Amino acid sequence: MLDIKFIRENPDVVKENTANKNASADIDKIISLDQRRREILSLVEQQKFERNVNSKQIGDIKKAGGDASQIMNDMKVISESIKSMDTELREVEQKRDEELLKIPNMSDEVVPVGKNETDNKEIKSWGLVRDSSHGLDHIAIAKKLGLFDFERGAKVTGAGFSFMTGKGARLERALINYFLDSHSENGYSETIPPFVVNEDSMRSTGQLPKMAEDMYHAQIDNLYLIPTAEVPLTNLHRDEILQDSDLSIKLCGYSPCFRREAGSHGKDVRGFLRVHQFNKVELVKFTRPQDSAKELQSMLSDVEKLIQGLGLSYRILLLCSGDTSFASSVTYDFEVWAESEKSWLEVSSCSNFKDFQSRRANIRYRPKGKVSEGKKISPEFVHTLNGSALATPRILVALIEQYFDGTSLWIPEVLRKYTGFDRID
RNA sequence: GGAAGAUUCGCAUAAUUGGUAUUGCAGCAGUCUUGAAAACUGCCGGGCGCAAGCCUAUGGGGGUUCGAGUCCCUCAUCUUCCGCCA
Repeated sequence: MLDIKFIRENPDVVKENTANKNASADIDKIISLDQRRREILSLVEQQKFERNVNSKQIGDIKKAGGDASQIMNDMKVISESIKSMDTELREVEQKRDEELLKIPNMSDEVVPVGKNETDNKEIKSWGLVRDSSHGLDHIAIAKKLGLFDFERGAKVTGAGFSFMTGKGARLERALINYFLDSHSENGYSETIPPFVVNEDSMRSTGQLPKMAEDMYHAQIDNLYLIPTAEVPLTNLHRDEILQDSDLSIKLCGYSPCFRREAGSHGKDVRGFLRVHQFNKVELVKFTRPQDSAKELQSMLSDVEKLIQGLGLSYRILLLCSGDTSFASSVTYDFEVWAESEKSWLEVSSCSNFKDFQSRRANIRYRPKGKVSEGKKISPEFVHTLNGSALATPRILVALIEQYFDGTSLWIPEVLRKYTGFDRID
């Protein structure tokens, strides 16, 4: 959510940014609703002041044993008026916020303006982009080696769910351990969040109302299965005021992720390219505003080290305005090269949301600073960042295709202490 | 699932028959000091305002009332007990 004050003062900038992000929102409507809101607010506050003064007077009169019925009658009228104005105020606020939630975050100045993924800017690539020597894709290899069982996954649950079996399951667990251990070394605090969350949490990170169709929903308890650990991790500090000394907070968390992928049937559905349940380790940071740019860079290098450790070829993209998500100000994607698929697969997305999520989730901190002449320091919104580090399915696809030599799947060195074996055959 | 009790600032606490949220600790800024501690001064729930000041706030939502921490309804969470299940 953007600051209403900022919108009021820079309507044209907001309009242009909204268009560049392929979104639409009625900025003028918001401004006029906000103006109306402030008019009502000042009127109703005057009346409340009057009510408070008179109520106090009534108390004093009664305490002195006098008759206050005249004032009390007058007050009834004012109270009614306050009640109806409060109702109107709430209606106007609701309409304003409804529209306000449609405005995307302001793009960072480094973000190139563009329509879609073809306008993204490659800022780095590493490793060889080559074709596979064996010609088998990850599905064929996995079948041959018995790593996964897609058919029985479909029987037990449905399409898009699979069993990981034997050494395949072990490999999956090794990846997760490798990710988590690396993050702990880099100063992230390990967290295992709840895998289901309530409606408020989904709302504050922005999954609701827009993405309702894409989530699994347990109706009896009105709880949602998380599509990413970003949701519980960011909500961890919802409605809190943090201390300056607490920041930056760096969290890493493992969770399974559940996505209905409504409307995406027929697109990348083969094997592990697009599934309804997968494992991911997520990074989340809460920072002071002045630190967030630097923290995004360090997050990128934390993710990069993981991929390099696995020996996969990758590239880093700076997303253009049209491809950057609604809530993000600036996003970098990591893509790894899959030899048999002959394509780049997105394995991580690191974003700086600045104060967009924190305003919505009401996460603030108390800045350290000079207190001059008894003026208190107002809390400010923190900046939030998150990044996948990493999601396992597409890492597995690239890894299986690259490390298979025709008979054996060789395990990257960094994983061997977790798997306990050096190859699968 | 049922019963009883509880929820007030980061922590701890006070608030007559309903009369407008107290105090302590911690914290922050400053004075003093070579530096620190102590002591002292100011701030210390949130919002608006250049300011004076105003509004708001006692777990969430609603109600009664001129006025609600206090009375009523409802939901959430915690504690204890009972029941059920593993």
